[in-house]
Amino acid sequence: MSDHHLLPLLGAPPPERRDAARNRERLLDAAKELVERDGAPAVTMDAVAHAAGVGKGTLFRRFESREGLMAAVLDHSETEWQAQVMSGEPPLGPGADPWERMLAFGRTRLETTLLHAELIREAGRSGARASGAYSFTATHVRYLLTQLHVDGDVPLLAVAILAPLELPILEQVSLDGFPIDRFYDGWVDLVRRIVSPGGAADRT
Amino acid sequence: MSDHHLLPLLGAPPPERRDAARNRERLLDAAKELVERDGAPAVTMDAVAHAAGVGKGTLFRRFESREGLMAAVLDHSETEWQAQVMSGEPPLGPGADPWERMLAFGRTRLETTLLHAELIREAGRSGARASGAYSFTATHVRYLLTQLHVDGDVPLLAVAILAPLELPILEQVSLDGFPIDRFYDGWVDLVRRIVSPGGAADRT
DNA sequence: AGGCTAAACGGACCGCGGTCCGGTTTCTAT
DNA sequence: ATAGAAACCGGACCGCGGTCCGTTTAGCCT
Repeated sequence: MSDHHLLPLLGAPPPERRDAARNRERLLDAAKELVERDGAPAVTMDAVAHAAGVGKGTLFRRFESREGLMAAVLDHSETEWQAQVMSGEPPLGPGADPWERMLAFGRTRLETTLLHAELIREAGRSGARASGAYSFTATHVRYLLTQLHVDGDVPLLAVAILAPLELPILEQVSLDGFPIDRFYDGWVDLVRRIVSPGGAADRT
Repeated sequence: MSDHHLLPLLGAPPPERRDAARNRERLLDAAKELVERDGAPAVTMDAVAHAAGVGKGTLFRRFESREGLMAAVLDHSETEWQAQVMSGEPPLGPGADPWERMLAFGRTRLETTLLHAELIREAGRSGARASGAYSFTATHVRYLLTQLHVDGDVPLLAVAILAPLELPILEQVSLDGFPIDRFYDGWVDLVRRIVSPGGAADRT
C-alpha cells in the first residue's frame, strides 16, 4: 500500500516542478520585453537566457527551439484578440448577425496578422500551426459559415477564406503593390461569392 | 575614337565575366546533385562550394544566401511545368476551353507544389516571391479568369484562387488530416463559386 | 605583347542556434 | 527528518550560415 496518489492526474503528464514553472515565467517575460524593445529578429537566445538569469539549456528545454519561443510570445499576444471574438462587443463578438461578424472577423484578423507580422515570421511553422492560433480561427469561420447556411464542404471553404489572410500571402500581395484597403474589399467580395452562390442578398 | 562598344548594352548591367558564369554553372549543378542525393535540408553551403571546387565566398556572391541558392534550384525545376502550361498538350496547355485549363492548372500546380515541397520550404521568401515562379502562376490565372468573363477585381480573385495552393496552407491543411483528393475537389468548388456568382452552368 | 583596372576568388573568421553532460535541486517514500 | 531518484540547471562545445579582405584573374586599351 504505497500507491495512493492524491489525484488521479487524469491523462495529464506529471506536472511541472516548481522551479521549472518559475523559470518558464521568467523566460517568457524576458522574451516579451526584448522582443518589444529590439524587435523580434534581433533577439538572440543567449540574450533571452541571460536576461532571465538562466542557462541556455534551460531555455531550450522549455521552448524546444527559437521558433517555439517566438510562438509562445505570439500566442500570448493573440489571446486578447481571441477573447474579443469569443466574448467581446457585438460587431466582432457574439450578438451581431453572422455576416456582420464575418466582416469584422476579416478586418480585425487582417490587422492582427499585420501587427504581429514580425513575430509570426520568426515563429515559422510553430507560429501558424500549433499554439492554437490557426485552429481557433478555422473553428470560428466554420461556425459562421454554418450560421450562414452555406452548403458544400464547410471545412474546406473555411480554409479558402482564411488562406488569403495568412502572412505569406499577405506579403506576396503587398509587394505586388496592392493597398491594404483594396485587399480587404477583395476579401469581402471573395466571401460574398463563397457564401451566396445562388445570390442571397446579404451585404453590409 | 575609343568608345566603340559593339552593342549599346541597352540598360543591361555589364555582363557576367566568363569565369563567373562558369562557376555559377558549376555551383548550380553541384547544388542540384546534392539536393537530389541527400535532400534539400541536409545540403550545406560548404558542401556545395566544395563539390563545385570553389570557395565559399564565390557561392555567396553568386546566390546571395542559402535561400537564394535553393530558389535557383527550384526555379530550374519549375521550368518544365511552366513550359507545359504555355505550350504543352491541350488540357493544361493552350487549346482547351478556359474552364478545362483552369482545372488542369489547379491539379498540376497542386502536384508540383507537393513534389517540390522540400525545396520550396528551404527557399523561404525567395522561393515564393522572386524567381518568377509565383508571378507566372498569377499572370496565368488572371488570363484564364478574363477568358471566363469573370467580373470583379480579377487580380485579387486570382490571389484568392492561388492562396490555397501555396505550400504553407497545404501543410496546415494536410496535418489537419484532409486527403489530397478531397482538397482538390474543394478547390474546384471554390473556383466554381468565384467564376459563376450568377450560376453559369460550367462544369467538368 | 604588355600593362592597367575592375571584378572575381577563396578561406580564415565571427555569431548564433542547438546539443550534451556533470553537478544541483525538488519531490516522495519511509 | 532523511535518503534516494527523477527532473532540472547551466555553460562549454559544435556546426552552419554569412562576412571580410588580401590575392588572383579576365577583359580592354595602346
